[in-house]
Amino acid sequence: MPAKPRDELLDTLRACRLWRGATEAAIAELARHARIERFTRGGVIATEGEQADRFAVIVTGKVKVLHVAPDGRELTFETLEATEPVAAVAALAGARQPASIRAATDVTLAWLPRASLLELIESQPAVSRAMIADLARRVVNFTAVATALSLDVPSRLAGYLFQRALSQGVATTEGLSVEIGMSKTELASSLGTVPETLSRAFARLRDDGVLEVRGNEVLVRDFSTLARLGSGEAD
Amino acid sequence: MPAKPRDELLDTLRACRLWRGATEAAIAELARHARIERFTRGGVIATEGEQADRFAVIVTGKVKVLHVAPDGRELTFETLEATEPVAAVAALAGARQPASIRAATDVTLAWLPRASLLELIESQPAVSRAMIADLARRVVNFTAVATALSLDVPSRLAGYLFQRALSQGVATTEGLSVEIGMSKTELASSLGTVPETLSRAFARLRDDGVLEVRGNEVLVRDFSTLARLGSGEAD
DNA sequence: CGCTGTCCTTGACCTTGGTCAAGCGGACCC
DNA sequence: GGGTCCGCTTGACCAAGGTCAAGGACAGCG
Repeated sequence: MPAKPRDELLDTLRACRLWRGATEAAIAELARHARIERFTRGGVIATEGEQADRFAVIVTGKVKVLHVAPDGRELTFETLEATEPVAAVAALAGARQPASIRAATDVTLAWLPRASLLELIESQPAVSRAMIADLARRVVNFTAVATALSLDVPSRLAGYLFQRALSQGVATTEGLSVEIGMSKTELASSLGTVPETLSRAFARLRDDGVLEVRGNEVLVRDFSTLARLGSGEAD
Repeated sequence: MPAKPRDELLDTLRACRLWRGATEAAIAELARHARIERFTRGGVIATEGEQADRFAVIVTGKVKVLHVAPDGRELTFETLEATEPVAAVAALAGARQPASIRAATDVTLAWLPRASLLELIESQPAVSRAMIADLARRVVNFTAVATALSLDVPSRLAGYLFQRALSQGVATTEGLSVEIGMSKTELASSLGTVPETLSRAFARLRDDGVLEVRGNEVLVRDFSTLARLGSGEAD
């Protein structure tokens, strides 16, 4: 049984890491300016290049931040979940959207005007600190994305699986098991490639004895090789 | 005739955009913790992966921020000049260096401890604002770098020349003239490729009638095609 | 039950771009 | 003058990976 919409909105805003440390009054003030909008799976939330005069917080569902290349291929930068901010960086910078945003599932968003964010920064010093830390982390992350693109696809896959093994890996009687957290088609897009090539990369790692593939679960056979490939050393 | 070292340091710190709006006292406090270090061209200032417990401001010279791929190829993310902060993002995030940093010319740096930066944020609200704006801009920029890597080399070159034409282009009797601001080898690295491929990309654009190459100067013949290619539309 | 759609895999092909090697012009230096 | 770097260009080659087409596995559905 879901909470009343108003409470759900307040809970979501309270949980958003962007203004961790803000007072309850400031959160309530934010909520007063929020406008709820729903999207169905695949819906276009924002398009690369449009002016960012507002941003959103995810109330329910997931969204993807992606770049659509001229030939239609897609590169997914990140997938965001409930309580995470959407398009906030562009709003802060007063810039155009550097990437497109689409609903990865059915989604409920709380739109907030850019001005609310700026006011919050002015009035709440703690918010500035949280925001600086968050932004700095994102810059570091994007650098990592860019450097990963200089590796070949099997290495990028190894890197993903390695990170995933660290955070989600489960030791079983058969070895270290890792669930890839999305469909392989989506994973391909996150890694900046297409399903066919991803499939070959899996086959390559399997044939080299690094792992075993079982549907959406991977058994890691040779963890150190996975780590070595993933951190960019040649094979 | 150069200013006395102490004055030069203060002038540099005052001009750094990261803490625009800070009081003179705060700047002087920063200067007290600064440690000057000199590097000759090519010197290694920081290496990818090392802990970032300090950052620097460039007093004189230029530095390059780059990623060295396992096979030795280099991708230059950005070239920084006097008064610009170096490695500040990693220091803010408390992260490891996401990229390597090298002296592009002979360089004088003023190293500052990470703690000084954090104190500055605490004590000077204006600094927080400047820093948030700066970081947000960088996130947007890095997104652009990542999306550019999904284009082919001629398009990336067209994009660079288009931006450069907007900011530095000079109308002459022969047409719009653009100086490429670095050696072609360096440009190749900035575009994530090698000199041979860059040379072919120039040849391609020349043969298609888009531009004329004269050493380090380029005459733009077909500005709209340059813009179209550079913004990612297929040719 | 088969039909259809979706996701994944595999094989054949071809484009992009990196590598290697050679050559060329300019700058600097005996 | 003649080296000899160094930056740039060009040609020949090759590997990575994207495209296209075909087929398999599996779910949902009439």
